[in-house]
Amino acid sequence: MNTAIWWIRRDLRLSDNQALSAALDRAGSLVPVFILDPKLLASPYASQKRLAFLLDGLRMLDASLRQRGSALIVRQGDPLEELQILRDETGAESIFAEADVSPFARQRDDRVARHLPLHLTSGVTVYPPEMLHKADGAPYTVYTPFNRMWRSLPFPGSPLPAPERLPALPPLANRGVPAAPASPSENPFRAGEAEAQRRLAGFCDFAIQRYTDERNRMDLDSTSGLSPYLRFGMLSARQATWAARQAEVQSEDAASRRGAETWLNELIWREFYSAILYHFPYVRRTAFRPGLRRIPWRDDPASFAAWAEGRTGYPVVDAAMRQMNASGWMHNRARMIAASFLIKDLLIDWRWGERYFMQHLLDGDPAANNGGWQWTAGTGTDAAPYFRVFNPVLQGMKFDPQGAYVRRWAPELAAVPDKYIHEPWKIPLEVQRQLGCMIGKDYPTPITDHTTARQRALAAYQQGDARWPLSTN
DNA sequence: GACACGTTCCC
DNA sequence: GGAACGTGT
Repeated sequence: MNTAIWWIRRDLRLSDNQALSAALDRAGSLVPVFILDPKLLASPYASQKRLAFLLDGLRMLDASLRQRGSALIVRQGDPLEELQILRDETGAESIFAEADVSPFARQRDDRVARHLPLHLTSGVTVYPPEMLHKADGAPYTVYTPFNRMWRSLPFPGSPLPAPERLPALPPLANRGVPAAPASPSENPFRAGEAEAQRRLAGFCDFAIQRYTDERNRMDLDSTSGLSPYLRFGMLSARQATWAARQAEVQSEDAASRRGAETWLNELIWREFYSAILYHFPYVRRTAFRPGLRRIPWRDDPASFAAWAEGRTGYPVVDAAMRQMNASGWMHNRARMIAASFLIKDLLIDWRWGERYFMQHLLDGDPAANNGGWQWTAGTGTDAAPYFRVFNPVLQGMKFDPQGAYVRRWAPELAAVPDKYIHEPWKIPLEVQRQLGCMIGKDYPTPITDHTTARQRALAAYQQGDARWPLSTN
C-alpha cells in the first residue's frame, strides 16, 4: 500500500486542506508530521508567544487526527534529515505540503525537493502568487490594480470538507507535542481549527455588518480577530473568502454588504503582501523603494525600549504596546499608530519595530508584518506618503473617543477625564493631585514633542532622498 | 474675533 | 494624515 507523508507547516487544519487532500488521493496510508526546526526557533524573529500558540494548535490538531483514526507525529531537527528518516521508517513514496511564500520557507522547500519527492499545493493564499501579474507579466506593486485583478479571477472553488476517517498510522517513534512555554498573560485566543470556525461564524453573523465603519475603533471588539488562525492555517484563506461572499449574499442592507466587501478587501491586502514578499524577497532586508534607503535613522536603544514597553507618555501608543506585550495581539489601527510613532516621532529604523512585532504577535507573519511596516515607513509598495505622520492625540480622539482602550491597557489613567485622556500632560497640577495620577511619576511625561518630532522626520526623509511621487528607480 | 469647514501643501 | 491658511458666518 502506498504511503504519503503530510508535512504540516502553517496549515494546522483538516478542512479545506489541499496538501492533505492530495496526499489522500495519492496514497492509502498517511503519515501526518510536524517538524520543529531549530533554525526557526533560534531566529531573531521567533516568539515564545507564537510558539505557545503553535504548540497548542498542534495538540488540537493531534486530537482531531486521533478522532479520525490517525495521529500527529512530531519531530525536531533539520527538516530534510527528519523527512529522510521518516521516509526510511515508513517507506513513504511522496511528501505533500502547502507552499509558503517567505524566503526562508522557499529555500528550505527547494532543498528538500532536490532530495525527496516533495509535492507542493497552494493554500496559504487563495490564488498562488505567480497567478496574479500585469499584462506584461510583471508582478503588481500597487494594491488597487492587484485588487481589481484578484476580483476579476473566477471565484475560488468551494472549500473542501474535512475527511471523516483517516488511515491508521504505522507504528512509529513519536515524541508527541512538547510542553508549551507560558502563553501570554491575557491571551484571548484559543488555538485550533474549531475555535477558528466558531469565530468566523460569529464574526459573519454580527460584527461584519458594521465592519466598514467600526473596524478602526480600538475601543470596540469590531474586527474579525482571525489573524492568528490565518497565520497558522487553522483557517484557510479560501474559507475566509467564502465566508465573506456568503455574508455579502445574505446581507439584507447596503451597509452589511459593504461590511463584507470591506473585510474581503482586508483579506486581499493579505494576499497582496504575500505576493510582494514572494516576488520581492529583499523587502525583508531593505526598503522596497531604492529611493528611501538612506534615511538617517537614530540609534537610540533607550527610546526604543520606552516604545517597546509602553512608556512613551502618549496614551494610545502605550496602550497599543501593552496590549501586544500582554496578549500577543494588537488592534490594526493601533499597529499603524504605534509604528508611525516609532518611525516618524522617534526616527528609529522601521526594521527594529518589525522585529519587535514579530517577537510578540501571535499572528506575526513575515509578509503581512513587513508590508505593514514598510507601508507606515513610506518605503514600501503603495505606501503612505512620507509626509503622512500620525498624530497620536488626534488618532486617539478619533478612534478611541471615550478613551476606553487607553484605560483598559493603561489603568493608571483610568480616572482621567475624557477630555485629557489622550493628552494627560495637559491635566492641571491640582487635578493630577485630586486624581492621584501625577504625570512624570504615575504615568510618563511624553518622551518627545510630536510637533517638533514631526518636523525632524520630514527633514530626515528629505535627506534620505524622499520624493513624492517617487521616481521609479 | 472665534470658530467651523474647505483647500492646499508638506520636500 | 495633519497643519496652516483661507473663506464665511
